[in-house]
Amino acid sequence: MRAIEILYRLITLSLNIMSEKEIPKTYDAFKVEDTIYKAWESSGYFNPDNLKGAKDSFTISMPPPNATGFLHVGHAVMLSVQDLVIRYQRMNGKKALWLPGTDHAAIATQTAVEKLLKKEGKTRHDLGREKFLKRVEEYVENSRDTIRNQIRKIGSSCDWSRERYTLDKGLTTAVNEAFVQMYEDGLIYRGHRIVNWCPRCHSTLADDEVEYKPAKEKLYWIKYGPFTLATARPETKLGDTAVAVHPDDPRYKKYIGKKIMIPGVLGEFEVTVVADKAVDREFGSGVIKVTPAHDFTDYEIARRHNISMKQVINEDGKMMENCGKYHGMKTRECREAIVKDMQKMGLIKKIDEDYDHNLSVCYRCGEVIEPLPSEQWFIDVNKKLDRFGGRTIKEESIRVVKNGDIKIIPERFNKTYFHWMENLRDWCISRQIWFGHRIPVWYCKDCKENKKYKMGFHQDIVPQLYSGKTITYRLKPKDFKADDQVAFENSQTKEIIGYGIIRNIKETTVGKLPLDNKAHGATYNKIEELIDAFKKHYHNLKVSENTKAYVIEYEFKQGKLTKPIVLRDKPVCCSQCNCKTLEQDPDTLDTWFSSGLWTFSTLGWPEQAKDLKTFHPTQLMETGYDILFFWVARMIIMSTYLVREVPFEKVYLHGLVRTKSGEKMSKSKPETVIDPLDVIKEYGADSLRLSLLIGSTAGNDVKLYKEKIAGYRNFVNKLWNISRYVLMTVKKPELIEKLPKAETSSDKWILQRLAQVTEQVSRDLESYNFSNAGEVLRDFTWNDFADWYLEISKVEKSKDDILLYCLQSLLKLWHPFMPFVTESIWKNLSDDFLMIQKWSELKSKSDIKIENDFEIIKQTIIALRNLRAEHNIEPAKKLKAVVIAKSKVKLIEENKDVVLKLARLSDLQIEKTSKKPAHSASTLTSGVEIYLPLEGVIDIKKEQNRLEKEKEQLEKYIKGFEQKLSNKGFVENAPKEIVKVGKEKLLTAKENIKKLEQQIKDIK
RNA sequence: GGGCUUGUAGCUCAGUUGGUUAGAGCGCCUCAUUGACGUUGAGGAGGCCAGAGGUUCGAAUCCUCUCAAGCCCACCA
Repeated sequence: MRAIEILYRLITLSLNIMSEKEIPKTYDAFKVEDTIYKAWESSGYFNPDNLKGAKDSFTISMPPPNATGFLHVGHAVMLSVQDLVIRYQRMNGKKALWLPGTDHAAIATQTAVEKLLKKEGKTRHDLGREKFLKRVEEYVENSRDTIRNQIRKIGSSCDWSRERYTLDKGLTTAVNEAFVQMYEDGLIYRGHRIVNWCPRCHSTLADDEVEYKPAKEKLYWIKYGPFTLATARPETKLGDTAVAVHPDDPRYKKYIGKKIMIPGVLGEFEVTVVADKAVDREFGSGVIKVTPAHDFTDYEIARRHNISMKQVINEDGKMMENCGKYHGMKTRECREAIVKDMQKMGLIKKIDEDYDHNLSVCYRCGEVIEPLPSEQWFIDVNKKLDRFGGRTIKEESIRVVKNGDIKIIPERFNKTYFHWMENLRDWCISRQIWFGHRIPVWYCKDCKENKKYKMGFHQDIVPQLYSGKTITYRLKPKDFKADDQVAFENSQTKEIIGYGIIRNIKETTVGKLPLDNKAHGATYNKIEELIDAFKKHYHNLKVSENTKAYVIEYEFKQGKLTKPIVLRDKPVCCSQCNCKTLEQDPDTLDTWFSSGLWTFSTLGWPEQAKDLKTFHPTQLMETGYDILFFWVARMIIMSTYLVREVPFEKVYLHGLVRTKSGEKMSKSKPETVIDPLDVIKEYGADSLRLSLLIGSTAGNDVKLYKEKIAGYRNFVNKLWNISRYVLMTVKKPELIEKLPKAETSSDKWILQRLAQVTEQVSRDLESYNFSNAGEVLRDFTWNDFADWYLEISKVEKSKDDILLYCLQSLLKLWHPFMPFVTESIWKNLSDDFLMIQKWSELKSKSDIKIENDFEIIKQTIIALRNLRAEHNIEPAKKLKAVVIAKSKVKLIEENKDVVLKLARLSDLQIEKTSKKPAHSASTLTSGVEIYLPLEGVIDIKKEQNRLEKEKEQLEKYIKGFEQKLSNKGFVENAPKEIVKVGKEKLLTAKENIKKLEQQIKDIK
């Protein structure tokens, strides 16, 4: 670490020395970026604990990339935006924490390792669970550094000392704790239900992990007892247990409730005819066959009518033993075979080819999903919870967004979010893969063998969870707030007599009785009632009057209250039979279950860690809109439930990165993919960041292509050269503490503009308008500062302080956008890091005169340049010009040298009143008349035409205004200011047209 | 089927709560250039703001409809 710093100082030093002689003409990002990053990292300033004087915290949880992944442009966007925000907040005096990490990405990683094994001719089952997991861990460990270093490449100023991994110990504890709390609250349950099953991944999938693909399928019309009905999946006929019709359909009323024998390929079977509104009378024949085990709608129908289910497809996607001769066939094969057999029996009436159908496929591997019944763990999204005052997790998640605790940017995604939440079904959280967080539940072997299923929908095994043991931590009074969980301790015996939830500190404390595993909580509205309940519950415990006083005393007089956390241990024996033959549930949890805890599990939850208090809730969640549901919604569910806090205050959703023609970049089309690392190598990280930040707005896709990146590379180089010029021109490169004094019109103007731009940029960054901030800054840097002020500084000279002041301000303002080049220039001004400099709070004065004055000079110069260009006068030729300046004589005189130089004049004659030189090209600007006497040189005809054209335009303009001003409605209704300005403009325009007319006359 | 977004210069996009003659960058054209920068400078051309209707004194901006491009959700056998 030290060595790096020394190396860095050396480079800095050499840069400093160079600045006195020569700074390279071109900025070479490749040469400096890694060194600068190492210096930042070893400075310790990525860690907010080292930011002295910082007060409020500002936290961003980095969405964890897959531990085995590679950096792609999607990451590049997220890292650029987040780094921009965190750097701005750090400079703005916040205790800025950007917490990095990686995700174990259960299915994706396991699949990757299985592919490797396949090359060796093995499956995971050959290795066994333990060995396989070891193999996966090795694989992860080997590739995790790749993504870590790639994150660094882009300049991410995240706190690596706090880096987390979803499978590390603390996070696993958090997952277990979350599971147990949810189970105890009745929020997590186990059920034998129909789920989305991927036969290739050999696992369940959540509803939103299923994708739909349009496909042309065959639709079979089959004879079904007295009915004819259509199906796309005739093989499921083997699992039919009912037939459903619409309750009001007169055609089938007589069958409702009857049991009917249906002829089939394996002989007759019995179905019940039920009436259900889910049936569409208009579609097909208005009759559907019901296969509860292999179709979601059918499952619901069966449940409503208490119909049993018959599973015929197994977890390999093959027909089961109960399918007779079809046993062992894949569903597709079976479909063909069964159709043939049915045709032979005359059961097929007709077949529609090209039936438009949506195939449900696995979002990971693309395999067709088989819905099938399975014993799985679910989160009950409709369970009313005491914690939420009777609301469900769904309702609570909607509430925190509705009431503004969480703000989604852009706002339109609220609608999508609400819609998704409102329609959320129970979330299946168990996965049949090995890699991931194993479900913290044990079953007793003995009890399991005696398990009994009721109706196929319930089961009655009692799972053994991690059992709880309460330990306590001391709390400081300021840490105590409403909704905290607290333990009540007898002040004399020091014994914990219970814990509860504080609802309102000041007056009434509502507590919830606890408890131990068995007792269920109740809610009390007064502290006295709570104490009484304690007394009742703990028969043997003497609750002294002290205890009561103690709690109340705490609120006002700093008593001693403690807050419990529960450490979980594996259960030792079965709670039913006391035997010790326990085995853990073989399944693992959905990746999104642990990701849902990310904002707080990474900060130490479930312990009452200091970081959790300091940095949670986080301020910003920045991620792509494509994972609003997968992830963002789940974090909101988990955090509101487990921590009773929103996980973040704002959600900024960025768009997808597309190619220039708007195509999605996809691995399957390598030519569309831009590799951020290649870009960094060729153009530098700063250029990449700018191309992703400027021109992209929240929720909208951003197009990335070489020309764009090259454009920003040019800009980075421009800034480098601006700095190079300033550093080489000034007597001594140094930081300027105080706002320098402005002498000339241009000085006043540039400082005024700088202040305006600073304000605008701060405003934009605060309100997440990053693109606009960048654009405003670029315009100022390139146009105002480089093209005007620097050029003027060559004429007016001795502007060291202002040049340096502007430069240092620019570097600060640009730093969050392009940290590398700004930091490397900064080294010429100071030994401190730019990264931790204080953000500029320059305020602009509302002084219109400053702007107007300089505007006149600017316009005069531009007008002279135009005259030259229009008459094809070569730029090298120095000209004499006459300016009739009226009231602005003094101003023009003061800036005479500037005008001479920038307009390439040999002489400028400044007159107060009209005394037009003959044979001149002329123009008007800002109340100043400009003449370029060019006897014999200018083309009279051309000049005449030009003036006529100008006149025409002006006439049109005046006409428009006159119309407007003669309109009664406008004069009466428009704001006075608008009317007043309009009148003034009309007047000047009229004056100008008179002058034009005169000029046209004169020129003849 | 439901919902959302987008449509402004050849291309990529700005355009705040409606208010002068609609802006920028790139590209194009003309010219310049050894003194910070050719990864540059000066100037120019180029737009019925997708279309139609409406509200208004006034619409790129608000409302309705139409057309086009795209996205998300749901899903019926």
